[in-house]
Amino acid sequence: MNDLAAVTERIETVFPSLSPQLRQAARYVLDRPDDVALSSMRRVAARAGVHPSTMVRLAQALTFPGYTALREPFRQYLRGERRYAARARDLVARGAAVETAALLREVADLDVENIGRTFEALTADGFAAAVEALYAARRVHVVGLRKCFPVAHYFHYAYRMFRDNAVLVGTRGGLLTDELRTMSGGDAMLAISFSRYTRDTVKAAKHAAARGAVVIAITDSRVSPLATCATHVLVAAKESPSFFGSLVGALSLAQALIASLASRGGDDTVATLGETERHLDEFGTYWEDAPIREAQA
Amino acid sequence: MNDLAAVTERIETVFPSLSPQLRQAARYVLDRPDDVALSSMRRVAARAGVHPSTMVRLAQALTFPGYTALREPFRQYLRGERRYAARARDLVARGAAVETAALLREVADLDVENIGRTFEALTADGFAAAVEALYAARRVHVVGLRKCFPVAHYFHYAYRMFRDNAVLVGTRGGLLTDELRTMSGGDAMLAISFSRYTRDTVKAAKHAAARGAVVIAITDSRVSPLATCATHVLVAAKESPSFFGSLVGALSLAQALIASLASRGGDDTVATLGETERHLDEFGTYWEDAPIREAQA
DNA sequence: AACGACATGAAACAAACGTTCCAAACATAG
DNA sequence: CTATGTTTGGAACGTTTGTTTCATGTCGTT
Repeated sequence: MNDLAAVTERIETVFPSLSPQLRQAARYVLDRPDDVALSSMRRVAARAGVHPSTMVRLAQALTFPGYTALREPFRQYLRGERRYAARARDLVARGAAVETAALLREVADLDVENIGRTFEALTADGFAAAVEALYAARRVHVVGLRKCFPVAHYFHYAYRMFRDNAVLVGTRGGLLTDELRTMSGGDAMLAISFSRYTRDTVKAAKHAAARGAVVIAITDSRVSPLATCATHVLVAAKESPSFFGSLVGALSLAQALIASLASRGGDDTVATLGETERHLDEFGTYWEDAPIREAQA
Repeated sequence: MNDLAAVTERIETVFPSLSPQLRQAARYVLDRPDDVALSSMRRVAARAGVHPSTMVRLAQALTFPGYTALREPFRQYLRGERRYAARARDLVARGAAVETAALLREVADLDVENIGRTFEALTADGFAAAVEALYAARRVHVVGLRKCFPVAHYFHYAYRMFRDNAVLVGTRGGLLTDELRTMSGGDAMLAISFSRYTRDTVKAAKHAAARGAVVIAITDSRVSPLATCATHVLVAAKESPSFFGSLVGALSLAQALIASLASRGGDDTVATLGETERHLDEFGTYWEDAPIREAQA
């Protein structure tokens, strides 16, 4: 409960009981919170027209141990006020599971942050341009190997439910170059790769770019080897407590691409999706619940 | 024209001509601009995994006189950022992209909620028990078909990096029953399936349960056909604006399982991971950065 | 007028800061 | 192999930081 709102409220409460100098300091702090967050105490004091000591005294008057502590909430706020609060907080654990609970909390927090950061780094225009490129492409090649394969597979599978011009590269057991031989100008490639970039993915993307295809990259940095040869770059955050980067950001991006492509397609998409579903039903793909029977106690 | 955009652009331009350490520093700076603005250089350097001097060198490589000068635009950015739009940030869009922006916001919000709900529904004890079951198993069979395949593939791939007793079911082209014939008491199965449950996945899980194996299910409800035959049930939220449920919750769960299993394994895991990495390196799996070249004006 | 209580500013402090310099480690070319 | 030029980390530098200490100033009370 040490957020900015709590601090400003506390200042307002205490204000009447403050000395003139302290009031002047307090007033400035309320007035220019970003200055408090970003400048040194001495500078803030100077701008507030107050002696440095006064700032420390103000902090102590607010029951902070010192000015450094007072400033912290202001910095946290500027950091993005932790827009998305993870809700895995109330994981209660007994005995041996306390470590597990801590890990779970960390995973949840980081993945929430990953999604936040991923979509923050996005511009709607850039994303829309990537969607447009995919939509206009004659064929869409999807490349994602090793740990990025799940993302590639998801995209390909979902895409195939409403359009049939996608190719998932790298699953046929052959060399990538063989599968990419037919690429040309009107095509697009969605390439997915993260740090310790898989060589073949990068090579495939470079090949596609050389062939004149539009390359859309989902990667972890604007300066990744994949980004340098891509037309559209989508950066996904991948923070993780384990040895393996989190794929959640990348997957969420891929899902957004699919959602956007589907809505872009309009009624045709809806019709195709209906057909696909009916088709799967006919082949008995899905589980059917057993007939109703007495529920057991 | 010394704003953040200009600086990041400059970084991207110069990036190829930087040394490995400088690249790592540059990458972090691009990644976490708020951190640059709000933390001290030494802290930023530490978090970037780089020597303090390197940060100064990076600044100089960007033609700044020193790190202090490099940091200034980052601070200015954070000031201006907050003054105008509190939180709408970059997702403001012009013309045609305005719908896209709305969709992106929705996707981001829902996926954040998915993770929150997924981990909220978890008990640390239940999760720890599932981990224990996987850890103790003689062999681990992983089943996930269709849209759930990415999650299954992720788990199998990550698991294989530190243990070798996992089998990814359903990729060999044959019938599932063939692949599951050898299952028995000491085994475990991780089964993943969501509404419109794929018939084969459910059948596989039931088969495993009948054989006396421990079944861990990642599914969307405590009363899904998968849950009814599973020993441990992990429920994932899957809200999504599109026709396709979101896999983010399920994936995050799978990642948590991997993280937990890896830490459970202790030093052995660390050793195996090191070996695996070395092995992959030797085979030239990963992309190696191009040698440093002159940055273009 | 004299006192005590409090507010204020100056000066001094250690700690942390950004920065510089140097030597080892590394790679590259002859 | 040596010679040469980078790249890197360590140690020290002078500054600036937040903080503390103390002397001075101000006010209301008796």
